[in-house]
Amino acid sequence: MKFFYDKVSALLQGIVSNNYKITLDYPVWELPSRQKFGDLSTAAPLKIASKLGKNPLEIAQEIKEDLGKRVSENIKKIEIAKPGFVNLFFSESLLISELKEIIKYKQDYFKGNNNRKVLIEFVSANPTGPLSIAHGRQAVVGDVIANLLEAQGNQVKREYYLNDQGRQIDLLVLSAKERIKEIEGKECHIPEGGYQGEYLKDVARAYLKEGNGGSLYQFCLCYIQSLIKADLDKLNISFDDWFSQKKLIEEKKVEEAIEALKEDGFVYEQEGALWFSSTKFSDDKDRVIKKSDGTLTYFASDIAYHYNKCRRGYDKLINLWGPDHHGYIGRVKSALKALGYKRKDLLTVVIIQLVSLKSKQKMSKRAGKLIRFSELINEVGKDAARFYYLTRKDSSHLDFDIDLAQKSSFDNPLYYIHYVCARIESIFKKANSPLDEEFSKYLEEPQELDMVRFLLQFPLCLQKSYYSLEPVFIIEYLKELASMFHKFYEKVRVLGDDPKKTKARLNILQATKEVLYFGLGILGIEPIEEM
RNA sequence: GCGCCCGUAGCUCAAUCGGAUAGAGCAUCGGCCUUCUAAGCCGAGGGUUGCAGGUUCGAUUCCUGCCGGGCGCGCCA
Repeated sequence: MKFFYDKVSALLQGIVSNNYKITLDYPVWELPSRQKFGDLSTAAPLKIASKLGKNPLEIAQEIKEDLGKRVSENIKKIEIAKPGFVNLFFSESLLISELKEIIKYKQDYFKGNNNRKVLIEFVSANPTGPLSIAHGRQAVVGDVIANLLEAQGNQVKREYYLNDQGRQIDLLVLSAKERIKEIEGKECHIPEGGYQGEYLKDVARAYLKEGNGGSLYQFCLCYIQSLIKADLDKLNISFDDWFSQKKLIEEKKVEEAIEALKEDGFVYEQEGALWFSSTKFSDDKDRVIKKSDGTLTYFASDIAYHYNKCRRGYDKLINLWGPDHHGYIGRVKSALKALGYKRKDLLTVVIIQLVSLKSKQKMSKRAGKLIRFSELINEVGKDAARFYYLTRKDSSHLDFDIDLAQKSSFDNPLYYIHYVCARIESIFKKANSPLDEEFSKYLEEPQELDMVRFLLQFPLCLQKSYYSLEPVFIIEYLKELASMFHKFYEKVRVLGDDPKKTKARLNILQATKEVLYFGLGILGIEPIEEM
């Protein structure tokens, strides 16, 4: 679909007054609070004026006259505002004809036509234990970003990078071994830096019962991977692929990548170790890829992993990492450039900030242990967990308020949104009159047109989220939409005495429902038909 | 010491590549149910945007320097 504002924008872009290029500042989806400034606004006169040393109001006047001549049938009025804005107000017929498009095309109205092959890698928590609440946030944000990418028409693969080799795994297996000893009544010493968690006792017990003397390493890995999968399943998140680091190493992909770097002269030896000269790109210092004891670093396999992603033909890579990895971005990007993948926006790393829990009952304080992600889900449920994980920007620390998420009252924004679904469904159940094509002239209340305006801005919200990879904007939009709907509901009675007006208003409800359901669909949250 | 994130109403947060009167929700106070679900709506109070400069028509936003908070700076993964 070509979005409404794209169409209008295209309409206006043909208009260049005396070679002034007009850029459109508004609308954005926050518009209702600024509605007096019009449906579209531009500060172009100010910018042009400062360049040319002219009076901005005179330039605004020129633009107004030029626009007025060319798009009069779709524009109700054009205003000039100090110190040099031009504000356009759309005609009602333009707004309503677009509302009809939403009702006609339904969910397809919001879909984009990008077509990139995108690989999004997220969570990728070490398989040494169940997920933490911070991983939960990465999981939800990653899943929603993937939904957004898909809705914009891209081919998306969700991938989990499984660090199934290395010291952490060794420590895990050693710790499990000690737990087995413990169960067998022998002395038990969890190694320095090992894993103390209760779940390892479960692993040990399960191994003794069903392990049949097989590889403890294999058993631990499978067991814990299934724990992680179960946690993700509670959020309704699944991955297309679990990419094994071990396999990468066994298949000599790391050596291959190092060879490729060597060929181009980006590798050197010093003090018995092998270094990648990442400072030749945009890193602070060079990085070791093979240690002096001959083993490879984690970074080396990460180079190979990203090399592999590119060779699989993806033209866009997105990684979601925790804030402890931010220092890592430069070296991975450097490696990709060194390997010949120079496209500037090839790799985007989204840093997801940490999560803390807030609750009056001190459920998180149990003997200083970290609260497990699965406990959180059990407390608040899938939809509330998904919703609240998305209420802050990726780059902001999130304080998860468990009490609020559990509340079924009006200060819980998810309930506020769900209440819209319930009210709409309830009206449709009682209405039983079909939608009418010829409703345009029966929409005249300000609340009705406000609803239409706001609904038409939803694609802008989607685009904003899409380009910034910030799902929070959809949350904010839906909260605003809910607020507008409840106002509309109070002021304008849908099922009234005038059947023409009723039909017209049912059209608004229908379009609201399409927007709401599409938005919730992206967020992975179920609508509720009855409350 | 260096890098990243953050600092906005009593609390939790918004504020569109720099835009117009810095907005919501909670909490507080006051109104609205014989009518589509009051889990809602309407109204009031509440601000020197951490501090000090700079850039310009215009700064919460950009730059510099401080103050305060979080995280990271390995031949760990």
